[in-house]
Amino acid sequence: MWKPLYTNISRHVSLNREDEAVIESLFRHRRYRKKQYLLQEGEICRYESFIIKGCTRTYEAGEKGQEHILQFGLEGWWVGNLYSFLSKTASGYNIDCLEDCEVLQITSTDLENLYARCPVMERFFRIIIQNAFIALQNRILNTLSKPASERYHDFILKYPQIEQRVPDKEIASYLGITPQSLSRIRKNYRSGKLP
Amino acid sequence: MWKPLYTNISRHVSLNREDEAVIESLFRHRRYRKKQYLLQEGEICRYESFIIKGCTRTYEAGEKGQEHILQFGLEGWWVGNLYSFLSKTASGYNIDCLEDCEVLQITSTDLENLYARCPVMERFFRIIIQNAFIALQNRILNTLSKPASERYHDFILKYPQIEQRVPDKEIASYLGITPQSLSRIRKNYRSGKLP
DNA sequence: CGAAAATTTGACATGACTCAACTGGAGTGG
DNA sequence: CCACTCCAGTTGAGTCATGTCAAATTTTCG
Repeated sequence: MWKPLYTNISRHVSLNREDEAVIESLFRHRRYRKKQYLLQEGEICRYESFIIKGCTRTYEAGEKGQEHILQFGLEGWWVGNLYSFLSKTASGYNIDCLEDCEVLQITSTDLENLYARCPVMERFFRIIIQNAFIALQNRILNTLSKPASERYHDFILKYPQIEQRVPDKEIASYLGITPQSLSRIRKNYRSGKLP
Repeated sequence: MWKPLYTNISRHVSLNREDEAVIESLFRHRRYRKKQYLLQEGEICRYESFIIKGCTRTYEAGEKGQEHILQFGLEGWWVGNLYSFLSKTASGYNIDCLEDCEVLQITSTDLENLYARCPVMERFFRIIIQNAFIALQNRILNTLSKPASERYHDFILKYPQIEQRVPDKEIASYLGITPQSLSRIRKNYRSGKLP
């Protein structure tokens, strides 16, 4: 159960046996069913979650039923609403499961605890957030500079696993276009022309 | 000269005299002229810069001369290309000055040094990046869910100082629209209708 | 199997882009 | 100080990408 988390952490910092003991005392294991919320708009985000198994979506719900996907989550990713988690204010968006999920969760109090007892984890989370930040910058530049068709092709190249597992309409939402537009882009693609 | 930096840092963590001494030994002060590059595409980003005075833009140059602005920088902001800085790879974008600037800079080696000698600074940068990350998430949601006119109004509400100091065409580039479109949005706005 | 959801398609509307021309102010040199 | 240039900003006309609405079709799943 702890293996995937340690693998993830060891990519950036080294843990010793005591660190692992602390981690095992502060994270809790939890399962969620497909469609179940990890976090619902209006709630305070109580946990940052590390995905061991399954697939999540983080999205904002518009007035007219539109959903805007901020992020997908797969095995080895961290999900949560950092702002709500840190400031203890109501979350402006939802996180739910596109598949049955298994996660490891930590509360903000325990995370502070973890930083105090394993300073190396402060570094770990700085690096994780740094990488997420860099990825978001690239996503913004993409959105600014490329047409939808190109953003879609970039997406399937970058996240082939996601393209396999989530419905097209979710991907359309992530790209900021309608499912109809995505369908037309795919049609053009299949018929040879890539524009 | 060090005052603005300390003010910025103290918003998140506490510094003692020794920390300040270390900081003063690791950062260097530097001036740049209007239009001068802090970082040019293809170079490795050698410094993270804290702006004491002036205004910068961080942007990617497209093939046909378009420029896509990722970020503005004003007094009290940090600018640099984090990815290039950390990975020591060529930067994909430029940073230059919209006004004469004064900055405090640190190299990546010295930043590692700083983390080692003042562990509290590791926490400080984690928090800074966390906040930047959260701001970017909001920007993405805005881009996905709102038309250009609304993004423009949000922008002038959120960054009135920037709207005062930078030309409209730069703001258009930040919003991902053409200067012509922005001009029309402003025209509608002045004539009473906000659409 | 049958209902619900996802995807596709068509017809039409619209927001934003491109290209081009015009305006007005800032800076420069005679 | 004036004439000139340069560049940001504005405006108009036509085009294109994407959205909207509605319906047909396929897939998923109980």
